[in-house]
Amino acid sequence: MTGPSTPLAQAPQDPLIDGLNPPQREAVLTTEGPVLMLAGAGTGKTAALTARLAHLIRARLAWPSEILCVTFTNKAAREMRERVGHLIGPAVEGMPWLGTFHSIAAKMLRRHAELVGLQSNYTIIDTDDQLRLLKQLIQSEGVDEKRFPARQLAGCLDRWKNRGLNPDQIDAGESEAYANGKGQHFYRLYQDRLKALNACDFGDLLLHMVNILRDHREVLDQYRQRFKYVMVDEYQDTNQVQYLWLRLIAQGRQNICVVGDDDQSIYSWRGAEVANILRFEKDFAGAKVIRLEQNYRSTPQILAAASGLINENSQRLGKTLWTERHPGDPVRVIGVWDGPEEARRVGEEIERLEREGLSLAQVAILVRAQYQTREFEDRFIQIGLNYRIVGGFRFYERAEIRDALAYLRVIAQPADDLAFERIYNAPKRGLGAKALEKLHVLARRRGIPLAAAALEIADSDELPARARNTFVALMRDFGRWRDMAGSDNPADLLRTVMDESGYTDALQAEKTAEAAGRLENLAELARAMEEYDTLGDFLEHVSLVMDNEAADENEKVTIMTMHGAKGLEFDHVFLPGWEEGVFPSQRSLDEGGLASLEEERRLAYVAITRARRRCTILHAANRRIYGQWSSSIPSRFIGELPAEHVSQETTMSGGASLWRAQWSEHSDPFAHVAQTQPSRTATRGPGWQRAAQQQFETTPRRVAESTRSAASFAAKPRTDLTIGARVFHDKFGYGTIAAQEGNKLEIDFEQAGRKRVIDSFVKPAESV
DNA sequence: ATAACTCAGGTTTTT
DNA sequence: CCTGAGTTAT
Repeated sequence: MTGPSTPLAQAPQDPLIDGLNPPQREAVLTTEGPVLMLAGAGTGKTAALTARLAHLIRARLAWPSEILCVTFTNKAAREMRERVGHLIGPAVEGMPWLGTFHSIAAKMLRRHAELVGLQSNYTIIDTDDQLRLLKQLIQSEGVDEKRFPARQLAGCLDRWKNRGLNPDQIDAGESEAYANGKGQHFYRLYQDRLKALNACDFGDLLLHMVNILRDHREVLDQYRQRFKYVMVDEYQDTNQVQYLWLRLIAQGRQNICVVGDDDQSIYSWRGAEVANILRFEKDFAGAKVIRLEQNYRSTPQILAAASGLINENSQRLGKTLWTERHPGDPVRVIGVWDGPEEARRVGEEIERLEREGLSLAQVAILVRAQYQTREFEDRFIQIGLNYRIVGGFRFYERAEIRDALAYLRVIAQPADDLAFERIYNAPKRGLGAKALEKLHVLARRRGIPLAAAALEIADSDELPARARNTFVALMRDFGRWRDMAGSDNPADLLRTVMDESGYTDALQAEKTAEAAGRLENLAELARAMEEYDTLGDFLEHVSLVMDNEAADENEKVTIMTMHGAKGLEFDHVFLPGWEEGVFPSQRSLDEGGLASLEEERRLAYVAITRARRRCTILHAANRRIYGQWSSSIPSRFIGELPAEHVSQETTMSGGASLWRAQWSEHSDPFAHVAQTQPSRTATRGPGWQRAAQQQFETTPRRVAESTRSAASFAAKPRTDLTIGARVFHDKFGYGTIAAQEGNKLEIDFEQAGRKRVIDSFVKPAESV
């Protein structure tokens, strides 16, 4: 592949190749045959993948439309499109097959929907719809939803679909996973119901396509013919069904290039199988394995600490990362007394960085679980430090957005009962549960969708005349909107629907800040629709592609989970909560044993390698979890960091007894807790007890500072805050104190409603 | 049909 | 401890 006539010959001045190191270059130029790119953290894997894609197109080895390039997230797909665009210009526009597994599968499925009993305008339902549907099925089968929650069933279905299993492939043992062996039965029912609704869930997108490719040779050949090259990002995250799908397509030409890092596999709990990357060489004989090991991100100290840690894992393909950067600072490990002190300490460190002129956008706090973000949020509000919490609600998960989409879905696809159920009485039209019930009966008897039944019920003597008329009027509206959908653009259609349905009026009538926000969201939805030509285009985009990128990343500290941080990097990274039970997570350990521990360790590896310049790990000796105080010992991962690359800020001496002695004499932070909670460990799982029995290994050096933190426990009511006083809160705005209990206040906020807050978070309104 | 109540459950999350 | 869902009371 490196002869004079190949593109390598033109390399010297080639911006596409010049910036790459030798292994990256090899990955780019090895276009034929299977390639496994093992790319460690920060080794420029995206650069290599992007360059390879650009190279294929530029060297005329394939047209853009002949390359299948799959990512996991929309963000990754977008970034790749953008970067390829920089390299080869607008030709990237013609890359219809660059996208996520789901969006590409959905696109294929539209073309072959009839082969699995769907129409090409099928609806993609989300987990919310799925859950509602399952609840209906569970109820109609007379199964107690309390004992066998729909969530559990949804979990089973998800796992089965991830593994590529169809209903008839569920054996008795698997079937046991739900309602004493009814798992398979419900899987069948659910699939039948989806088909009747002309709908499928996320898992179906891939499963249907695998079934189609497996059962219809001509379809498979068509895709094998089309895709001259296949590329896959984050291959360690692929699940079974994604793997089957890829293998079916790629085994024709064998030109498949996958990129991944087994050490960064942190999603096995949602079906990802590291085994896929481990057996790649077996499935694709003669695969060339290329290791990217030069790290461009972190300092040697950070890299060494992370490498030492991940070395504790047994199941690895093995890589040795190296870097040419300056040594930098060792990883800092800081022991603190409790959670609040941890937040204070991190806040202080960040303020210092800020004073040194560092941008807050380059600082991140990465936590194991979402609940840990709260203590930082509380603290940062108090000291006025700008932060943003990534994760949580998405735009299209909000109620008003889902309502609007439900209207559009009924317009686009009258058989979509789930959407109909959502909006038949939103806004309130005086139709209640009994009206829906009658409608269901009629629909089932006639074998028609709810929307059709709503029309027919007019001719029956079911329901009061008023309800029947309401249904008819609603269906007349829908008829009109459906006509519009053909001619008008989707954005205008939405605005019309929201106005004519009375939805907008209902929100305006509320006159609350919240309602105003909802109206604003709807306006934004309409704006987002402007760029789509058809309603169908938009609906697919919304269910698969729309995410709410937090727009402003300026001068704010980022607080997010370690999972969420994969693929990102920051100059300074803070990793709080490194305690047994928190990280590694007790729950994870209880459920998955050693395999889970290794996954937690990979997560630790991912977390540390996010840092470019400095990484600070914290652990607290005491933490309150679910309202219970509990002492904790440092995470085993701290002990696994190579000592020569770590600086400890708490000294190891004295042990727990000394620490306890310091405390029990004066202000026991548990004193007020102990009254109501006689046994601190009583509700803890076995792991917690185990952890609690072990001795502290660290003792704080600065006892004075710890004292200050504990002092906050013994809260004294403030005298300047009395009931009826007008106050200001950084997060909730202005409000009036409604009740006071110790240092806790109940405040009626003008915008946010009634909240309970700690008095130190508010100040008298006149002082603002 | 809203408000007050009880009760379980409480990692990680994309699509 | 706190939140959300589901249920009951007004």
